[in-house]
Amino acid sequence: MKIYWRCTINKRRKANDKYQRILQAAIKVFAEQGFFQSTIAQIAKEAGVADGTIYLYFKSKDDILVQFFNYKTKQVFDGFRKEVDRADNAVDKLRNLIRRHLAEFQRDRNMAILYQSETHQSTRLVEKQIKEMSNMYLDIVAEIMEQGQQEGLIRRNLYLSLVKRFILGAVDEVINTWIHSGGQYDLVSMADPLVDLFIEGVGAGGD
Amino acid sequence: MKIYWRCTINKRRKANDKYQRILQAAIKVFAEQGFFQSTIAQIAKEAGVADGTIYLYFKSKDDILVQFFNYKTKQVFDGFRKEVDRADNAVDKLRNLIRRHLAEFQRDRNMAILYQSETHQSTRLVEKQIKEMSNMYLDIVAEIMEQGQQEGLIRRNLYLSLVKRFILGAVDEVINTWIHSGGQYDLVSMADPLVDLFIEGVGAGGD
Amino acid sequence: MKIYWRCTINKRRKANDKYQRILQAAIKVFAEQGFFQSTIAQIAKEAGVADGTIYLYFKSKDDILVQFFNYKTKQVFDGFRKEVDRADNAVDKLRNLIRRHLAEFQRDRNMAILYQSETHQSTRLVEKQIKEMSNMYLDIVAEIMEQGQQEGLIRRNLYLSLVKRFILGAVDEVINTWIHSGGQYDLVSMADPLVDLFIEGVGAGGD
Amino acid sequence: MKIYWRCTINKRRKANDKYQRILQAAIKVFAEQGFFQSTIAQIAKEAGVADGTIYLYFKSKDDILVQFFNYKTKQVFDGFRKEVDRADNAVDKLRNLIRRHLAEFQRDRNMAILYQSETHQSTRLVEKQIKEMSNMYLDIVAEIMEQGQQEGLIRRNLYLSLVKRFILGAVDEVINTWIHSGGQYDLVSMADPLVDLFIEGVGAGGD
DNA sequence: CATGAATGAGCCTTCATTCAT
DNA sequence: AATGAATGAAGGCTCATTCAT
Repeated sequence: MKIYWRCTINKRRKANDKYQRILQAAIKVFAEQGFFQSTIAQIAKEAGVADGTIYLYFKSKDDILVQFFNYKTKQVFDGFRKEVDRADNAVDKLRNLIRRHLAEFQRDRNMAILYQSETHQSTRLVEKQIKEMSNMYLDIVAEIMEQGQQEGLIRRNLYLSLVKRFILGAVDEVINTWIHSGGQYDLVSMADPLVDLFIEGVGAGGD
Repeated sequence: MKIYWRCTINKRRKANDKYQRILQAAIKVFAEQGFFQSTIAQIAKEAGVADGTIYLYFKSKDDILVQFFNYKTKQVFDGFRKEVDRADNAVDKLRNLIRRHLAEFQRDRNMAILYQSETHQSTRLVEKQIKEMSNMYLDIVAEIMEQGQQEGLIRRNLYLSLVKRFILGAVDEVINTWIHSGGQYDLVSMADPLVDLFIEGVGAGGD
Repeated sequence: MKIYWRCTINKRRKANDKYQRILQAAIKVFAEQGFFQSTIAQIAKEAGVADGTIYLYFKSKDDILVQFFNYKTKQVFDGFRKEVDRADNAVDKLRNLIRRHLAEFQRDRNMAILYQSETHQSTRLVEKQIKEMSNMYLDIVAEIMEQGQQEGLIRRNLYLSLVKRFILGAVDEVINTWIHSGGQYDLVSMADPLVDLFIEGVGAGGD
Repeated sequence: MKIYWRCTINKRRKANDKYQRILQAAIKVFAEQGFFQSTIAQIAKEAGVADGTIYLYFKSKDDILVQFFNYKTKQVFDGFRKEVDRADNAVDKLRNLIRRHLAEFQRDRNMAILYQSETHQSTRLVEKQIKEMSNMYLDIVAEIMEQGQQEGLIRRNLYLSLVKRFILGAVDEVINTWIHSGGQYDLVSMADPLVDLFIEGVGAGGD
């Protein structure tokens, strides 16, 4: 029994290992070459498995991308809310959100690359997932803004659905720039200046 | 002579027509299906020419994309500066830039789609072109900001290279959202609220 | 009338010119690149005419080769017999044949190249022509040999149909070597040593 | 272990089988249709495999030809020297060389056809290989001639570099004739008469 | 579970040939 | 007669996916 149990666990762990290895390998290859220019053979080689093995864990090449956004990226976005909840006022919440956002994307550069690619494609293989995550993010920002308005920290005459995208877009672009710079500087350090820009704007009015 | 001249002109016009037709068709197909999922056959069909005809005007499938960014998109970006020069103070210049940006992308939705895709890809077939246009845009914004600082319209304690991307990113995201919404609302109307956000921020400080 | 006549002549001369120009151009391109790797476009460019013009003078790409062997090469081979007839005894006739053979192939290296290629191809586009010329050559050699036997210059116990090919093959190979050497030395100077080998062999018996 | 070993061996044998089958099929198709007129589809059909399978064993269509000349034809030429070494005097060596040459080319008619084609092409895909084999052959003949001169069997006043080609050319032409006759008679039986011609020449001098 | 050889549909590209001007 | 733009059939090659081992 014990042996059997150990064996099962090992198999599961091993199986899980292989699943993770393939997923990580795929993400790496996708990030480096782009999804359509990546081949199953490359992924298999990177993961150290046979081509056919990939089809034991994923339905198709497309499915790898789907799984990635379903589990990995989703998890990251789920973490955002928790981080937001750890702050009290709207401004701190926004700061926490953006810090976490930049931190997570900095931590997994391949994810960052893939996310940026897929988000801006016209025909998305992961339409639904992207939309879901994107909406979750926008909802969080909207909530923060609304809370901020009640707190008197955020002005009231705002076109909220524009503000949401304004913030997401700015953060995205900062990430995008970081990616194309080769990821050499500290992305998280951009958080505070960014939040400052969001809150104060570039105008001289508040000085 | 006159006949010969007319003939030459007609031929050129015709050749130019076909070049434009293929280019437009390609852009449409690329925008709809994505570059890698588009086939030469689809483009040819859309343009109403034979497959081989495409290779009389373009070296390869890749070349179509390159030509598009070299001539069409470049032209659009070149127009930005002229629009900026038509305004005096920094805020109006920014407003003009963003209005024109949104207007042009609204006018040619396929260009907008392609631009968004290619800008956010990790491996860009048009790396150089994108970078050039992007830099031109960022430079314009930077100039506007600096002018604004001298005019007293823009506050001085700014991390300029962040501000540039903050603005571009926000505009991009607004366009991106418009694209994925199906392009049903008026994109240009976003310009003024956007500029307001850039200048004033979302904070209640200035009220 | 006069004008018309001149015009016709000019046209014919001009037409003939163009025919010849295309033919020469084709032979050059074929010789340089090989028949199947040559394109009509290359030939047209080399001849200084439009692609379509070629089809006013030749039915097809294949036809160019056929015409070449029908008229140009045939003419060369027809000249062989005349040269042979200018000698009396068999050995001199053989010498004349080989000299002329080498001289003609040296004079038109492209023809030499094409002839060597087509002669040794399994599927010949010019099967009939090659066979005809080849047979004419072999017949001449056979006649010379028979005459030589009657003259007592050639020994009688010979397998004639082998001897014919033995001689043709040796000459061909000498030409082939000359071609691949870049045609830098004098091919005709090989004639006398060759005839000597044919007559005397390499054996020490006759010394 | 044993099973694994057997399995490996079987796999290798199978893989080797397929490699050989494709190579043979290709050679056959090339011989029948000529290299440039042969298609991968034809070769695949002849070999009984899918088109794509060919690319598991060969880099490209060209590569098939290269491999053929690198391994198959080379092996044949390597065998020549051994055969030569089995004879003592120069004449017997020459006889052995030519017998073996004719025998090998008779045994693999497709190789014979391909070799003749490629040897006489102006632009050779297998330039290097052909030259190497050709030179080896010529060197052997030269050695034999020199040995013969020392033995007193071959006369001394010879233009050796011409003699080499004279012999190779004659043999080649005999093979070429055999090929175009449909390969219906015994090629090897030509060896003795040929050697006789080389040694004695056609002249009546020795009688 | 794992393998990787085999498959074959599909794509980009070339180029001989045609035909309107 | 001459042009050369246009055609579209055909071929080399790739690669996602399958399946026998």
